[in-house]
Amino acid sequence: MDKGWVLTLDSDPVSFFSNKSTATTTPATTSSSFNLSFHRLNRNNIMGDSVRMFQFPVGRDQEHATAVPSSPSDDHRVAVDEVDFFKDKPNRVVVDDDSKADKVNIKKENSHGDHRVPPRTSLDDVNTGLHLLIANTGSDQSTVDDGVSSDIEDKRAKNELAQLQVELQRMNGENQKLREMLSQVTNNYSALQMHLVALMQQQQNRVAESTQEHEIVEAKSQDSKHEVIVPRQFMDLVPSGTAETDDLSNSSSEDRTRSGSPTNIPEVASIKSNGKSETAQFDQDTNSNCRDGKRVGREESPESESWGPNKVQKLSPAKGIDQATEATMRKARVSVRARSEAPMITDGCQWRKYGQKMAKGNPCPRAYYRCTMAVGCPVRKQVQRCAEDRTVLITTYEGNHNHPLPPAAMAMASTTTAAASMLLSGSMSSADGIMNPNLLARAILPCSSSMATISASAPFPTVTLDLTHTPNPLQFQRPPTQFQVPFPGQPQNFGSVSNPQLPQIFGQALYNQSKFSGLQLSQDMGSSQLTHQAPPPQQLHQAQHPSLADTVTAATAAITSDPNFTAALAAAITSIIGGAHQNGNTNTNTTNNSNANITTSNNNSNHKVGSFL
DNA sequence: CGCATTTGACCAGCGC
DNA sequence: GCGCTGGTCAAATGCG
Repeated sequence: MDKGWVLTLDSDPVSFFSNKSTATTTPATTSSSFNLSFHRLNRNNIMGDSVRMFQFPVGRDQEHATAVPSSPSDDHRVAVDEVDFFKDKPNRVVVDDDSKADKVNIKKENSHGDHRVPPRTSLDDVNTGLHLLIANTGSDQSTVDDGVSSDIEDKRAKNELAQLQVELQRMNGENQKLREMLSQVTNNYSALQMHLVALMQQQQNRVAESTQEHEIVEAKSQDSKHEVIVPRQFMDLVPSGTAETDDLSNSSSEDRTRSGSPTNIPEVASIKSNGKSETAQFDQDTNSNCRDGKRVGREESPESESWGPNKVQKLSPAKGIDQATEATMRKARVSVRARSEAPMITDGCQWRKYGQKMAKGNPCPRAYYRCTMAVGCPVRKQVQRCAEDRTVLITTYEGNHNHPLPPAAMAMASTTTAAASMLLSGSMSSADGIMNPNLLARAILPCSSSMATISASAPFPTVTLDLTHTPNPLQFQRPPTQFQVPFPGQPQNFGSVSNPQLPQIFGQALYNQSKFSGLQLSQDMGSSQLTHQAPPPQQLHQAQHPSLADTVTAATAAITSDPNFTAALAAAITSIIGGAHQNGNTNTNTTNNSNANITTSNNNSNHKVGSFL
């Protein structure tokens, strides 16, 4: 709620004040200003006005949100108790006067209701939300300060509540719109993908004269060079990567097909090159489980056991991932390098330290953590400081959460999951390394230009997001005590973000951007996130005037923050990558300016496959 | 007392 | 086969 208000307040201070001052005589300037002022009015009204007022606004707001012009009659109603409106004025006595003025404003706005809000596109709504969010605080305070009489307070509370409800409804509406858009996009994508596959298949048939329906990928790889020689490991991994959203049917190994079944060590054994180790791993885990079922975050075995039967995964994006998939997914790692004085970054998840080792060549010990948010969650992470630069904290994530995540953790989890999926998929299609990395990097951090390194070096393919690189250092200078997460060239929210924890930064960005889109306010975002990640107003300040590119990027990030979308995204990217693999095409159309250099390495030899700005 | 952390021991993979 | 290293286990310990 606060957000919403914040948003509204922020919208356009200037216009607001102007309205206020010129209340009666000055017509609202722009639609946007109108909008803002309107919201503000509502809010203010809340304070001084009776509930009835709000009833009206509510409906209106929604309509408003939907770009439905209001009828004059409505305007009329609004005019009714607008008195307290700007009660924010210091003098209580004066309230009436102010109220008059405010009333006038309200009337104006309402009366202008017809034109006050031109039909808006969803994007417009989004923008509005963003702005609103940002600017709010200052004005908000001013208004709030005044409440003197309990009566008025009560009314205010009611009004505010009503207002919030209105806002909530509006947000829901927007959210729904966006969801629809998303689903539509997804559908379109699917259609296109299918079409593409069909075309490719036809082409394959023509060229090779052999129809390999399923094997399109292989055919593709054959067409392109052998360079593709991909470690079996990765080949196997690929399915797993896609497994999150896609059917396992694609998997090369039959073993994988068995999804959802309880722990199956034999499945694990099916894993290729690493099969041995994995098998051993699982065996060990299993044994350990048998040994002590006490521990919470045990190994995969327990989880798998719990997963299979319980289908806990239903909540996780990796629904239906079988043990093998899990194992493979677990291999994929996402490493985040960021400057931090803190011993560990806070990513919204609960971690339990289960080990610490001195790594070779690094005086700093490496700490091992496992996710304890759910029993059997396979996600683990390693935290270690960079030997060269102790200020750099390297956090390596491994595995996918098998449980619902709090909003605060969603961003990082989504990031790691998507990265892992893409990495696995990308590894398979090494032929088009350039493209995959791009997709990967951009998908991971659509808004950032941080360094993204894909390392397929054994034993585990790893995506490294190097947030310590600062192409534009000036933009990201921060106190050493703070978590430094330079998102070079990051035009949007990141630029101003100073959250202490890196993961939160991810989340923050997504969160802010999501706000931008107005999606999460009502539904997706839990209160925890709201409180947890809500940045200081000043931090958001820079985001007040996002450019179009920023807007697009922000929207992308916001969408990405949606768990559902994450799954879709993973599938989409995986498919794209797979398709690219087949095509050898590069499919990069994201909006961000990325400085990320992407490197891939196989067999411990790194070679830069592509870079982009 | 329960939980989380610490820390030495154990295991497996890999290179020589 | 041996040693090194990474990763994990689990008893011991500390903390609230």
